[in-house]
Amino acid sequence: MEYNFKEIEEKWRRYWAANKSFKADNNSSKPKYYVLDMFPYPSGAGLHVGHPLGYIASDIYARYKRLKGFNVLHPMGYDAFGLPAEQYAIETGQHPAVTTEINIKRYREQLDKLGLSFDWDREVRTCEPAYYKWTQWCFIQLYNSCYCNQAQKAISISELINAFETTGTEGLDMATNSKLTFTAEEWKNKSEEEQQSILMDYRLAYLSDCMVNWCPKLGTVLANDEVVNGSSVRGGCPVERKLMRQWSLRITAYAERLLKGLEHIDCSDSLKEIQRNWIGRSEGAFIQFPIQNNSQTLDVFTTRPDTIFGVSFMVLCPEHPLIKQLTTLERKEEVDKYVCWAKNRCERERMADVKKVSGVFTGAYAVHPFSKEHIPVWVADYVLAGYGTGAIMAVPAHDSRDFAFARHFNLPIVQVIVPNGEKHEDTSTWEEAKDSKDGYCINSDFINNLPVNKAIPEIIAKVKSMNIGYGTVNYRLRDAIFSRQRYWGEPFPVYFKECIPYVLPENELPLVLPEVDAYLPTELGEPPLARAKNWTYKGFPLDYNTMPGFAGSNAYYLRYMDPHNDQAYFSKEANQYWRNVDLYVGGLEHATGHLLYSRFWNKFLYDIGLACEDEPFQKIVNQGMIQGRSNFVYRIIGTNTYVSYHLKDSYETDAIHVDINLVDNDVLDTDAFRKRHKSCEAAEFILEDGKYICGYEIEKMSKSLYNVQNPDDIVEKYGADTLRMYEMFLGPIEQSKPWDTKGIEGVFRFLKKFWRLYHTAENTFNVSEHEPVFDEWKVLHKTIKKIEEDIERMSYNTSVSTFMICTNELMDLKCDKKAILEPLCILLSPFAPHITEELWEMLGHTESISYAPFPIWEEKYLIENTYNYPVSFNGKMRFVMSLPVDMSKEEMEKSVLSAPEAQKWLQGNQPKKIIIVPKKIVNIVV
RNA sequence: GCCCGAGUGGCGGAAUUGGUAGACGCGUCGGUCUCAAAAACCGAUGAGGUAACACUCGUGCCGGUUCGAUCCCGGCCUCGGGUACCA
Repeated sequence: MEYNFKEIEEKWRRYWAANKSFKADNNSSKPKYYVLDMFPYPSGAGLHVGHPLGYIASDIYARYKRLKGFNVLHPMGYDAFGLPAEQYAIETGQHPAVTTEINIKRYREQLDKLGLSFDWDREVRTCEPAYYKWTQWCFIQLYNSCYCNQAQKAISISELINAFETTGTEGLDMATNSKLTFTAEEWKNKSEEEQQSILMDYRLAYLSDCMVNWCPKLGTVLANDEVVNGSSVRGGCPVERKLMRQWSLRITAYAERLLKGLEHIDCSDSLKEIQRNWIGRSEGAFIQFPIQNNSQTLDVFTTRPDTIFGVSFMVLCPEHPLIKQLTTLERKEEVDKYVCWAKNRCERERMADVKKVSGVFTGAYAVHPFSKEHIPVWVADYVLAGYGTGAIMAVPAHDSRDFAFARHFNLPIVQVIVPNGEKHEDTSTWEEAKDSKDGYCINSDFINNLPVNKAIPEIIAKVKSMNIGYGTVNYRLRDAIFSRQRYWGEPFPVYFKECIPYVLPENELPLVLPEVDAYLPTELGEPPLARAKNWTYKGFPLDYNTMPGFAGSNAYYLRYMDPHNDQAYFSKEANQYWRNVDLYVGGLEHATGHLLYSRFWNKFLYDIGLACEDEPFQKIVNQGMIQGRSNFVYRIIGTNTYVSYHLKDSYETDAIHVDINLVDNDVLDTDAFRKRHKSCEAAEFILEDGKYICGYEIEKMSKSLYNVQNPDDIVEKYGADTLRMYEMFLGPIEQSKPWDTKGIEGVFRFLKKFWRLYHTAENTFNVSEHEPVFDEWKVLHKTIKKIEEDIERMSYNTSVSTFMICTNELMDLKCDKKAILEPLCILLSPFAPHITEELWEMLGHTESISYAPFPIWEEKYLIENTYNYPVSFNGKMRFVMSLPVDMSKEEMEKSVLSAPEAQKWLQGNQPKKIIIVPKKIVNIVV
């Protein structure tokens, strides 16, 4: 029988499904191993060849761990809420649930064809009420919790109320956006409304008026990580700043833990770096500046308190609350005008002219806490409302933005730091600010001559003793805005009583997404849920917003542990057994969104005693992107004539994407091209050598670029085992690479060859019981060792080579011994599960190969008696000499020097030095 | 601009991190089998050089450390990713 991959793969797909071969049990004496893929959003385009890269890699690991005797949890599900289905619903009126269902079905068909060993009984879909019940439940827990900075963990809001009732705000250190202080008495005298509004500023899920990224075209608010360069990540629609009342999650409370936790995660430096930058920790000082003729103070955050004597002006952001109070009468009109202009600029506009300096003087002066000098207070949009205190002390000599501002408005520039190795200079000659982390202070009163690193603590101590400041840490990380003005998401389990929000009792969950007559905002501009009939709880209106796309993915890995539990998110026992994800495979594009949110969500569940591990993922691997290879045709402008690639420069042409299915090896099938589009029926071609050659470019793989390679086609032509091995053979999984099918034949040939190892020339199954010879044992054992090492470090491309080498060597040895071929079959099974199941059955086994024992390599077959030493002269390899491995250095030296080849290079000279590294190299210095 | 990562044959990549550069595969060329083709198998394949050896040069560029550098250090160039007035 020939290698008939179609029959074999179909047979084993059915077998695995019928026998639930990969069902993972929550009770097992085996050690656990949890392998997780980032679950996909089921888009209408289906899977392309890029998706399986990560799925195959993790599947190989999961299958390997099963062979190694682990109880492996390897689940899959769907991130099913999201914008595309809803946009489609708006266009067609089709309910997003229907579209989503169709897409999921297609995804499942495609995934099934790849031989992935998922436990499908644990499938979750974020859009199902039984699932999002727990997303809503978790929201309620967040709402009922606050964060204690002292304990560095979440505590119940009732504990906070307790504290308020006994001691007020005295001695509390909580994560909050409230600056209010009060005594227990004052607390008790507050109205319900006042109390609720204060508590809101402490909750981990809270409602507040905040500047949001508003996307008018999508009709919704977006989180920071959903906006890139002033446009939405999905759809590329423009985004503006807008003040809105929104739910947010207080992820900032966890900033320090999210940062520290990175040390314990096994992942790439780039992933850590991206997260570190996003969290953006900076140490500095909080300092209050008195204001002339005003009882208020101007609060600033600075990372360089040592430069405080160089302050020549203060700057407030346009949103700063003190602007109204501080602005003098004669400056009012101008300031109002500026503030109004600055606030109404959209994000894109602002980012476009970062270089342009703009600002306005308020007429007010702050008082320098040490020199008592009067410092003008300005308003400028280069100071951001969201960071620090929204106000800065400007030190133009040592900050490039302050410098540009000072130059533009002719403000004084005072040097206070002299960089090491430089001298005090006249600042009027400077062309830019002097960055000066290493230097000493001048013009700085009591810190003169101190180096920067000594001056900083000196100033912090001083302001602290004066009670006008303290050392502190600031983060760039913002709280996550959690409301979306969309339909296709989880409804908030929240109702409003006299405008005060209350969460639903837990036994009312899930709050099921209602039907609406259209998926559009109402005429009043309210979100789609406002269209739902009876969208109330006990007569009170329910929240019209829904949760964002990332809500459902925050803890899906925990739900997989116990996916059918309707009493709890997941049981304690299931969580105690599976603990957390051992290996998480997915794209690097989720580094700032999903990975940060889910780590935060998990830490919260850990704090409230639900999850038993602080970090959800032990090891994260980011697979690279598979890029598309687009083809182009060149149409002569204003005609219906297309000119071949190498001739196009003689004409004026437009490059047009052409469907890669019409192109083979960059040669266009012109007939097919004519048939494809009505407008191309009469197309004329200018050929070269009788062919139309297309141009190409490497781009993102996308439907719109006509460069999508579908895995189904490959499976149809070569089978899933070939596709699996080929995708791994392309190179290291973390690396991005363009998809190119040239080379796939080599892998297909290998599998055919592997099949032939177990068959005679006449294609009948043939495996002998004879005892293998030493060379055969040696080939097997060195292969086991190499494959095991490769899998452990996920270097699958080299594993594939190893299998090729092994097969070639066994072919040369004409090996047909069962003692060799049986373990080899197990070894290959994580990579090519179908063919190996078939051979395993032929070898006489009745159980699936998936749980066979991984072979163990033995040292005795790998021992080499001699080593082929490369002999170098002055570091240049000249000849190879075989010497016993146990030979002493002295003897080696003698043998090497007496070798005939050596004479030529010595030319009668005595060697100066001889370096011998056993089992590595011999180097002779002449 | 700032912060990461990467540059190796015609191509994908290997060399498990200081020790024989180019494994394995693709492609190309030549051969066997065949009436022919496909499939399969065998051989060659970094560049220069030679009849063939020999030899010389070669891991983005320049320099350094070392007996020895794709690997370590310093400077530059190119590409990919992150970020964007973060005080």
